[in-house]
Parts: sequence; structure tokens; C-alpha cells
Amino acid sequence: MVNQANRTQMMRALLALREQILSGEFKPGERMSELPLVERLGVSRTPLRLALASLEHEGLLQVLPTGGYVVREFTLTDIRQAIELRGVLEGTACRFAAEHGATRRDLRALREINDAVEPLVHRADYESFERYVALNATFHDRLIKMAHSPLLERTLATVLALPFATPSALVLQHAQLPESREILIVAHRQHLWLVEAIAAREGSRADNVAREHARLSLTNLEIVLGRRGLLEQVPGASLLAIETELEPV
Amino acid sequence: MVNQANRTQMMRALLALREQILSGEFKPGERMSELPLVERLGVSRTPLRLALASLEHEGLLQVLPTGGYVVREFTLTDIRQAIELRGVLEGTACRFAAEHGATRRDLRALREINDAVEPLVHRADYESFERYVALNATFHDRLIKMAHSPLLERTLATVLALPFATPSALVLQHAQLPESREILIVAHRQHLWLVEAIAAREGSRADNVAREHARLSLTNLEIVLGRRGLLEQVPGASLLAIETELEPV
DNA sequence: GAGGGCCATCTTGCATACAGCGTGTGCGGG
DNA sequence: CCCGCACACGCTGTATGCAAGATGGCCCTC
Repeated sequence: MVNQANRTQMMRALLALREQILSGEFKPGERMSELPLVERLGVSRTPLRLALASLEHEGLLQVLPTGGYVVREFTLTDIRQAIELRGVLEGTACRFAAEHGATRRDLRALREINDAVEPLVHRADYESFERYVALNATFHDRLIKMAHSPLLERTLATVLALPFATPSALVLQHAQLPESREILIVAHRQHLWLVEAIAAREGSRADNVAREHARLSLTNLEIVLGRRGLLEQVPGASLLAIETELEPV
Repeated sequence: MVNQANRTQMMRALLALREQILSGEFKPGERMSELPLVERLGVSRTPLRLALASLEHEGLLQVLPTGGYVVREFTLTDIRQAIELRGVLEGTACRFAAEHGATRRDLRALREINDAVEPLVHRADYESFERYVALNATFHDRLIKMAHSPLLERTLATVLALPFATPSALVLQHAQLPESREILIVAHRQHLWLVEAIAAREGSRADNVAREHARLSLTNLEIVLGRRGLLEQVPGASLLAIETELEPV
């Protein structure tokens, strides 16, 4: 959102607050009173208020009708809809990229990322997963840039700001499970298809593949939900309202 | 976005600023210095800063790397992409509505709106057009609500905040031209199709129809661009960078 | 004993003062 | 005449004081 460096007090408050909220130091519905936060973060009320307003724009906080903010609670439905919407937006970005025509340079960059990812999907160590996640993020960043639509980029960024919505939010948590490594194989194959489709200017195919690709996150979500211990490691998990429909493993 | 009543100084500043920007009282690239605005709007710097931050989030303002805001300039490409993205989001909303299953009550409401619109598309007086625009807005509002996705609603709202992006932004301006009345006929027919598709739970069809429906705004845009006098009546027109590719009538 | 009203306290919204920094201008030197 | 430096102005970021409103508790009354 605001990509300024953390030089200003407002940015420091924003970054600290976001991290603390996502790491579960505040409960959903908890009131974010300003004075305690001032003490906690060591900034004055003015930049703190700006940070709070920014977090409200991001969707992590809600405004009370009487004034003031509370931590927002997310339901499973919220997360599913966020992932689905991410798929729609990323699909649109891929379609734009295909229709607009990708430069050789962009295509080569994507292919190089895929080449680097390929050996990683078969390895099981944690460092490989971390590297996979990083490359995955680079791939998606490059893709959205190729749509040449600042508005789309901005819109997608707002959706990604929500917990659980980002492409690799849930990968690291369950990657250790052997059953879920198949997901990485599928995801990698979809990346190959995406580059193929964009290179061939097949916008509709690129759109569809990207949507299905995003839906892998739904599968990840189901897997993580099945293992209670895993869920709690995910940033933002504390903001999730576990509905009673929690399926037993 | 922030739907609070205009009780607070911040909301008054926000509403006043937005209106003044869209009505062309500031030129694109013009710096929005705080002190002159304080004098102009009669509010203090604190709520003004909040309003500026909100407008930046809306996309009407840009932040300078040195700090401070400037009025953003929109290109034709920006507008086209905004309209296209609106189509994607409205299409998704219609698909969600179809997949989720619409209540009889919602469907009846949509059909009633369409019934009320039907005679209006054949009339040429200004009051009919105004009534058409109002009913059109109600129709679209109802549709997005039927998706049952607050996130989608919020996302669409951000896109609609941009000038020229809203469904009926350009209707009133050119409705007087006889050649453009056909557009209303087509739009009305698409509304009928949308209700049909949603009622039949045909999500894909609803999606496609909604996308094409949004693209009618592109046609409107082309028409308005062809008549210089019309363009200047549209709110936000002053923010538009007319490229040299302006086609002569 | 319960409910309602009043008071105290806390909280937010707003205004303003202050400091640091970037910018623009003017003057002097080459 | 042009370029560079320095000073001054204006601007933003920040801190803090103040007032109005909401909320919760306590007491009084029925």
C-alpha cells in the first residue's frame, strides 16, 4: 500500500502494528485504544492514528460507529472468497499479459524462474521450500507487472493484504507433509502452462489456468485446517473465526 | 469507502475535496498543499490529512516521494482498464450470485427494476434518462449485494471511485444523441439476460453478459470523446489527459 | 432486589505549536 | 553571462493540549 521506507513514525507504527496483529497479539474484536498503543509502540498519537486508518483501509481493522477501531475477525468464507477473488484478478492479469503481448525479456525471466523452481519441487528440506516460496513470489510479481495495469496491480495488492490470501501463505506450513508435495508439482506445471499460454497470446487459457492455480490455495487451506497444530503457525491465524463445521481429521 | 455520516470534520473535508477535484477545481499534477486547503475548506490540518490519505487510497491523489500529495492524472488507457476491471468484478459478482443461488425476493426486485426501465429506454426526454440512471444504479447495487461477498463489494467500490468507471458515468452526457439510444436498448436487454442467467444458476453466462455489459461504457466513452463539448460536462473530465490520438469526428 | 438515572472517567476527534527538511531564489564569483 | 552556494521560506511530519461524547459504575428510588 504505502511503500514508503520506514523512515517515518507512521510507517514504523504501521509495520509494527500489522505484524503484531497478524502474529496474534490482539484478539479479533479487541478495541485498539490509542493511548495503550502509544505506550506500546513508542510513537505519538498522530502517526498512530494514520497507521490505524491505513490498516482500516487494508481491511485488518474495522471502525466502530462511535469512533475507534477494533481488530477484524475473518471467517472461512471470507478467506475462500479472498482466494477466489485473487484467482479472478490474477487470471485477468494473465489475460491482459497475453492479449497485450509479452516481451521476450519478460517471458525469459518467467522461464528462468520456472527452471529454478523445477528441481525444488522434488526436494523435501525446509530450505528448498523457503527458496520455492521466494521464487514463487517473484513469479507472481512479474506476472502482475506484465499486465501493464497499475489499477489491477493496486487492486490485487489490496486483496493480498488480507491474511491467508497471498499465493504462498499456506505452503510453508504443510509442505512437510508428503501428501501435500503433489500440490507443488501441480502448481509448477500450472506455472509452465501460464507461460505457454501467455507466449501464445491465449488470453482465455491463461485466465483459466491462473484461476485454477489460485484454487490450489483452497486445497492448502483445507489441508492446514485438518491439522490443528499447523494452522496456528500461519500469520493471521488468530484472526480466524473457526466455525463449528470444523471437520475432524 | 468510509461511509460515516458527514458529522466529522474529516468526512466534510473528504466530501468537499472529492467533489472539488472531480469538478475540476484542481489541475492534474497540482500539489495539494495542506495550508491552502486548510484555509479553503475551513478544517484543521489533522482531519485534512486524514481526508488526503483517504483520497490517495481511492486513487484520486498520488503521494510524492518527498511527501505531500498531487492530483492524479488519468489517461484514456487508465479509464479503459478501469472499465474492463469493473466488468470483470461485476461479472464475478453475477457469477457468485448465480452459483450461490438468488432468493425469489432478489430476483423479483431485479425484474421490477427492469420492468420500470423498459418504457424508459424508448423515451427521449431528460427526466426519463435521469430516472433510467437512478434505476440502473439500483439494479447494479442489488446485483453486487447478491454476490454475498463483502470483499468483492469493497473491491468493486474502489474501482467505481475512479472517474468514468461507474456504470452510468457517461450515459447522461450523450443520451440526447439519437444514435446512442440504441445503447440503452442493448443495455436493457443485457439486464434481462443477467436476471435470466442468475435465475437459471448459469454462472458463466452471467459472468460473460456482465462483462459485455460493462464494455458498453467503453462505447459510451468513444461517443463522448467524439464530441468535445460533451466530455467537459462529465465529472472528472478535467483529470483526463487527452492524448494526441484524439480522433476527429 | 431490580431498574433507571446521574456522574466520573476514559477515549476519540480536533486544533495548533514546533522542528526538520527540501526547495527555490538571490547573490557572488568565475 | 552562467554556474554554484548559501540563506530563507514553506512544507510536511510529529507531539501535545483541549473539549465533546460515550461508556461504565454507583447510588437512589420504586
